[in-house]
Amino acid sequence: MPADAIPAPTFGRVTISDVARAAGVSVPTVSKVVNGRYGVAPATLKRVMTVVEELGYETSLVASSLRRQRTNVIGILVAEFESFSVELLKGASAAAAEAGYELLAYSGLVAGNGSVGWERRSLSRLAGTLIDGAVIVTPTVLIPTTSIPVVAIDPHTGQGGPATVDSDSLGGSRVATRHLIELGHRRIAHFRGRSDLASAQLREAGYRESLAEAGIEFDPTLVLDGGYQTAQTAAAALELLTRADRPTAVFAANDMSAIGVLQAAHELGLRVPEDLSVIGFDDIPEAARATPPLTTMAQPLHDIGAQALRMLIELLGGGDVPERVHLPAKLVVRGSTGPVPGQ
Amino acid sequence: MPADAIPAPTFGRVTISDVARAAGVSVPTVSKVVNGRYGVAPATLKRVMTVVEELGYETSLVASSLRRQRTNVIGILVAEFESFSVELLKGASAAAAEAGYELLAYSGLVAGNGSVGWERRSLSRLAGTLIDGAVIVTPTVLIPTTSIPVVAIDPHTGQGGPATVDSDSLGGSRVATRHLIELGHRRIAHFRGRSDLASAQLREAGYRESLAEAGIEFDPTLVLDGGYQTAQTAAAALELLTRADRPTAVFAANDMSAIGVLQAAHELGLRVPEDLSVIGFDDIPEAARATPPLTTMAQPLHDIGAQALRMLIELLGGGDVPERVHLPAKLVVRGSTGPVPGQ
DNA sequence: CTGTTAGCGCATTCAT
DNA sequence: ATGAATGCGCTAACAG
Repeated sequence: MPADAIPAPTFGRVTISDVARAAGVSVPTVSKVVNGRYGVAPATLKRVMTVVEELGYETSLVASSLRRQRTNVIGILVAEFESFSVELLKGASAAAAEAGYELLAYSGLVAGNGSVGWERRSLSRLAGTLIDGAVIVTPTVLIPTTSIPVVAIDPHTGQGGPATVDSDSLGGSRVATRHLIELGHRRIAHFRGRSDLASAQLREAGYRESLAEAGIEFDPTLVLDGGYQTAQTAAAALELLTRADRPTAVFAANDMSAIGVLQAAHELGLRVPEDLSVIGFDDIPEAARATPPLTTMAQPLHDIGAQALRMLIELLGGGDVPERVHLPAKLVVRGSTGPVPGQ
Repeated sequence: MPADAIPAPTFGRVTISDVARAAGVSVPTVSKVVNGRYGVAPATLKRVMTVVEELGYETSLVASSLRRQRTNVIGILVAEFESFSVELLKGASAAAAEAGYELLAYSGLVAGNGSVGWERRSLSRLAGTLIDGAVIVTPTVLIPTTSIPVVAIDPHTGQGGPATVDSDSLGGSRVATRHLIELGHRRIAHFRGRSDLASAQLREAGYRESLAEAGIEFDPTLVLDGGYQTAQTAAAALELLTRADRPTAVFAANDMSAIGVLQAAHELGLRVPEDLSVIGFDDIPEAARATPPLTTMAQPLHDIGAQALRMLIELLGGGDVPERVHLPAKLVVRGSTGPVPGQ
């Protein structure tokens, strides 16, 4: 470490004027150097570069974004960083790095109430200045026409709105239900997801279609709300599984719910899959780690994240993208499903 | 949808002046209303609020952060969103939500070369304005004294610098190596991690200590560089495992490396754990999904992320925090380790 | 109670 | 080739 290398800046962050002062030039000159604009004498250029190096100056994303139109930063807006959103993030990160974009994942404060509208708030706070475009994960309300391109992942129900990417919830849930039917189950319960998301409605529809296809009469008392959440599902499952006519199998709308069912079964002393088969949807990391490992419909979460990002980049370049992209879901059989008890 | 509800704003983002114009007041007045300051007539307040609602206005994070000193946003700086960083993120997110902070996870562009210095660049770009404090994940260079509080997770080697959180790499690697020794192994190889990270050096040290403790002579040809990466480790393992005197067990410095060893073994037709035992470190989600499921030293990644965030919040409040926090690592035995062949 | 003035850090005219 | 002036959206301090 050199003895007296760096003339300590005022204190705190090094700003462009610190550099200008130290190099004996004006602020605009430094700006030109840093941004590689023409019109700077070689000697000046070199001197400024040296000072920039010494002081460790980097342009403030905030300040420059306020002036410039593009920041080269893409935003991913989530309600919360949990298993699902974070898997998408990994895929998006790879795609962003490949395309030379920086990634800013943002989780705003969810308002006390039903957390509805977080996506609008987050988008408003970041759009127009900080980020060039946004990927929004499971938006629950209609995204208003915005100043920046937006791609949604697994969005709310309803048409219109931005381009979306998701997996084939309808087909996937048909396969999931059929898997249980093929194991001999006929009393199959379903835990619905969040009713404000299209995926939840499609998964229930697929469940009903597969039942119908197999000639199994639909029993409305076997369909309960799980809200895509472990705790809520566990509570409801406790009640369901103590009924005299309890089901022999459960199709949960996502893995978090399925894990809730597993918890309830464990609490009641029911063995899975001997006494009860359980299948989920998503294949988040927790699915493989559950006891027993969860059979589930795997969504290609990495690919979905990457695809959404690539579409956004296409939009940023002025290109066109398909309105709806559905990626296939795949059955992954693990240890939580088996033949009907007593067969 | 009401017919002619909203007077379309100029176009693009709705700014504070759009609101001011529509409400017939000055810009600062809107600012006061939005920020809940006193000194606004009830009638004006109501009118402004209505317009804000109609136009869907939200203050720009960028602009307000430039003026204000605190943004209520905490930054998490990572080189890339991958399994490790993303697990930390989940824990941090929970802690942030609990404390009422918003989270901004940022992955800048890694410079072409060795990606050294990304943390300094990211920090400079965000600090001072956008974020109140930062958690930096596996920084590889010394973080200069900055204007904002910083906590590092699993940092580079060397002293000084910000407060850090990590898990007990030394003790953990002792346990890992001992596990292999107890299974009867004596020829145990080690894949080192990135030499610029303290955790990698400690893991190698623990390995050597456990060997010494068991009276096993240290063989330098059994220690190779894996760089914490799957591909690099797989390539090196291919060579190692075709030697005549190949080891019967491998301790990889992290799970990504261990998975590389698994790949190489598979490619060579070696059965795990019958022909070769493999143990990793971290317990990222991929560990449980590997074939066979990977025995590993589990780091409490959620807790580490949450702990770092809580320490940062303490610092933001002007409090003191310990210089170094080590959380325990725990042996998780899965299917990739077994007794020595032929015992 | 409200509007005017100033300035956060930077990039962009336009002069010189 | 360089510097002075201007404004991005917003808020703090003051003036009216």
